[in-house]
Amino acid sequence: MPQPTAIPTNDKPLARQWKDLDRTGRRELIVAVAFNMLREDGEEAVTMRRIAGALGVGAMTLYTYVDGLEDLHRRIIARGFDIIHENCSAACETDRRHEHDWMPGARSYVRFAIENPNLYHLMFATPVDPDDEQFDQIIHGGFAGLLEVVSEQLAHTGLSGKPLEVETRKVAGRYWIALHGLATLAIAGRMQVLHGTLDEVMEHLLEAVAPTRG
Amino acid sequence: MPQPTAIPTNDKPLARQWKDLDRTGRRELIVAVAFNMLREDGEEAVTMRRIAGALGVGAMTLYTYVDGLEDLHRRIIARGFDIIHENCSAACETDRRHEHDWMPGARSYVRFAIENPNLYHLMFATPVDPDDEQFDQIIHGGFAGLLEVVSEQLAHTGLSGKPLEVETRKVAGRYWIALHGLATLAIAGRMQVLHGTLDEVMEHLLEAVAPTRG
DNA sequence: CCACATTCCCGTACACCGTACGGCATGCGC
DNA sequence: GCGCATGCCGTACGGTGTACGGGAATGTGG
Repeated sequence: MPQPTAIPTNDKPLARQWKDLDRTGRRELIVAVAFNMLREDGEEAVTMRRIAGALGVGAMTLYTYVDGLEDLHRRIIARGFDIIHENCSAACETDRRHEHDWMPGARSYVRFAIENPNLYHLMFATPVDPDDEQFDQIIHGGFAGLLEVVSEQLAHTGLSGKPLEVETRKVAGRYWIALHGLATLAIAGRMQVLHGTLDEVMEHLLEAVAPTRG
Repeated sequence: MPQPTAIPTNDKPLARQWKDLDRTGRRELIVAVAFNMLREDGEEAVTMRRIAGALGVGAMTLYTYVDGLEDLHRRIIARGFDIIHENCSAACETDRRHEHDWMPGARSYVRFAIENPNLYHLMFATPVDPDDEQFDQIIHGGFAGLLEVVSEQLAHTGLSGKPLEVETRKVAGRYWIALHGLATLAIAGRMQVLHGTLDEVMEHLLEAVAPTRG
């Protein structure tokens, strides 16, 4: 598996294809380039000038399609939620088919975070501005989607009732809080303090946080 | 309680006292100013020029006492660990005296994070450079200290054996991972997705993660 | 008391950042 | 052919961290 997590890479033409794209196409190309820069070179490398340079375009041109750097960040975050949601859905699906085990889904989530630390950090550590309704919706939607996946997982493993029941949502919430804590610590390189491998710690954590295991 | 978390504020003289301080005293003053700027104005407000301005000193002077901005960040982080450690120790102490309840200690930890979001974020999201031995030691020491507090708490509440036993450390680890997940989500304003108040969510989380409750 | 060495301080400058402004070139309706 | 609208982006401004080197002050040997 050369590409561990399913993140689309469409790096063939890049600057070549700029000309024959319409407005939204160009915007998406900009976001895609910024997205890859973030994953590969870190957040502080995502620069208007660098993106423009990679696209063979003047820096100010980007402002025709995107409303500044913050807007670009929001779009990257939205894209990240789509991908992590897709990843986890797939992993949970295989969970369901095999045995009623939480580990594959959880492992997929944490793996995504570890393999895309800059993206994950941007997604979950960027504070929400309460006034920014659009951004709030992106975040809220992304989170709700993740919780949905966990809730469905809970329901399908027979550990809870219907996905929308209150108790199920609560369990899903704490399950995901725990995974998020583990993910952020792993990203920041703080896992060495805890004894044992990542898998061991994760297993021990899920034992406590998920109702029962099979 | 005007000052909710015990963070020292020594803002009386500031620039006045610069002159009659020795080398290490000046360095500590610089760190203290930067520390307060971080807490009050956010990370991107912590600027060499701004710190120097607040101290009535040229920007380049700071480099005589501190090895650049990253070094300053490290020193702030170290200070943050001292404070959070002290806070949680105190809270856990009162836990022990009253009843065997996890909540006060946990609440104190999360409250610290929520009231000092910029500081907490800097402390726990700054990635460790494996080559930087000094910084690694700061982080490692800070974490170990926190785990120690939790382990002692576990031992004193009679929920586990001696603090240093493997099982105790594992429980302390997962307890603290969960709290950290909760704290980071609360900081980033992502709690609205989960239904219920912070206290409810925290209680539900600790119920799962802490062995038993009294 | 003077001349020199050492230490501290910091003004200037450079490379980078996000982006406001305004001019240019192109295409389209008439 | 002309006038106008639109997309593109060069230039410039105010910010950042910090390398460099000069100046001031302080200590030190004669």
